[in-house]
Amino acid sequence: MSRAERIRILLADDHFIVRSGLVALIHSDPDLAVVAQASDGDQAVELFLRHRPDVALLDLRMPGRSGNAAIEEIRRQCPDARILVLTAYSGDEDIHKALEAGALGYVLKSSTGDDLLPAIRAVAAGQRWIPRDVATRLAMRSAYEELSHREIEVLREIARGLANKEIAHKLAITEHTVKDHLKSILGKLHVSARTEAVTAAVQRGIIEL
Amino acid sequence: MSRAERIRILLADDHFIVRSGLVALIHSDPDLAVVAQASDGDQAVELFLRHRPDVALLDLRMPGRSGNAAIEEIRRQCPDARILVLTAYSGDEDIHKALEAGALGYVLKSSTGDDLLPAIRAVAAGQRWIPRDVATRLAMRSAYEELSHREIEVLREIARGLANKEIAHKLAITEHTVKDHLKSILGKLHVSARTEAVTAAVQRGIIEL
DNA sequence: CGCCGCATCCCTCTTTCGAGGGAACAGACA
DNA sequence: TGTCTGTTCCCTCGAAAGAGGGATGCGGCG
Repeated sequence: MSRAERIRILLADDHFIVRSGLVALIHSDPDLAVVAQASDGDQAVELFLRHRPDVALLDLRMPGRSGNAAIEEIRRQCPDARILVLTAYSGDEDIHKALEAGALGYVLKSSTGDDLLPAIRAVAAGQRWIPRDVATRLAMRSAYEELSHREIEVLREIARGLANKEIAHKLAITEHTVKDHLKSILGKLHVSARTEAVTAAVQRGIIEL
Repeated sequence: MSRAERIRILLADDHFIVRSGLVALIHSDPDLAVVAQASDGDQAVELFLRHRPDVALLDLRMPGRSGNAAIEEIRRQCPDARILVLTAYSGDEDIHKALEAGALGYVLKSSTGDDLLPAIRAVAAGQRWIPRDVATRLAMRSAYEELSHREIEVLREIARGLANKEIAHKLAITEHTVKDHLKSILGKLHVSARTEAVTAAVQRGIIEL
């Protein structure tokens, strides 16, 4: 990419209004140009591969294929892809997963142009861009152990209000095992009751309702 | 308001990007003009009273005074105020409260210009504007009894993971009473376990995490 | 005035939770 | 190879939850 050329941007957000705002904001800078817009994850992947933009600006919460799945797919097909995540804050889990999947930067939807435009330029240049407060929160996050797949599965059923016995039946394991998973969950999340485990997990973005 | 004059609009949303999108969208229609922008509830009230716009376009989720509180205050000081709520869907409780507080219309943030501009015109003309699917959901909602103030208070503590005994101590009532409230909560929400009560209440917007 | 909803209190009873142990086996990893 | 983690199973036991009753004041509303 030559310095003289404009930075070509792909937008992906399911809200038309947000896309409009981004277009207005980005076009206020003559060095930047929006070359494509997607309204869901699948479209984002497709348009990325077709246009090969310098930066992809992705929301994580989208219908169809989630933002994170889209990031993984794009990076799989195009390992050099430069992706900047733009989303409303909703727990650290999503952010962490997005960065793990290969996103280079992260900005909050509450950002103004003064925050967003430098982030776009930085990511277009291949640099990382993480706001300081987000970076520190992610560092703190590592204090919590990650839940295993099975534990998350159990937690999801707990959130739905099922008793241990019902969960046991549904997952085809004994009630004892369900209790053991619950013990692990409570320990890892540093909580003492199943209800608290659910709210803590929702707040951290581990499960959704 | 004369028909020949432009419809004067107040925007209130905490996301700069969303405000930009709305401005771009609204200015694409020569009959509409944004006369003021607020980024929180208090500012929305202040700017409404100063500019007396024909329509106020408010988000419900805002820092400081909530969108609903802002609606109430505006309607208290100016009963003719025409307010259109624009928000991401997050349970029916907020929508219901907003309409009760005096909002004339409601549109989802996922709307396109084709949905939003007619809504603005309708509300500016003093007409109600509720999408059909929202209206039917609100009608269904009445099948659920409303929780009393005390019950919501108890439910909030349950969500935080407190045991009945702890809740009793915190609210200065006996554990028996807590259980009685819980019984009412379970009955009204049509659920059978405290954990399920929490998730159901969160989904309906009765409590937040 | 009586009725109803709310909040408060009390009881018993069975089931479920959650903490405390121990143990087996598979796969990953050094 | 040994070790570690995840998953599964097992046990006991006290505390908590939830269903079932009944009862008292207090306020609003017809």
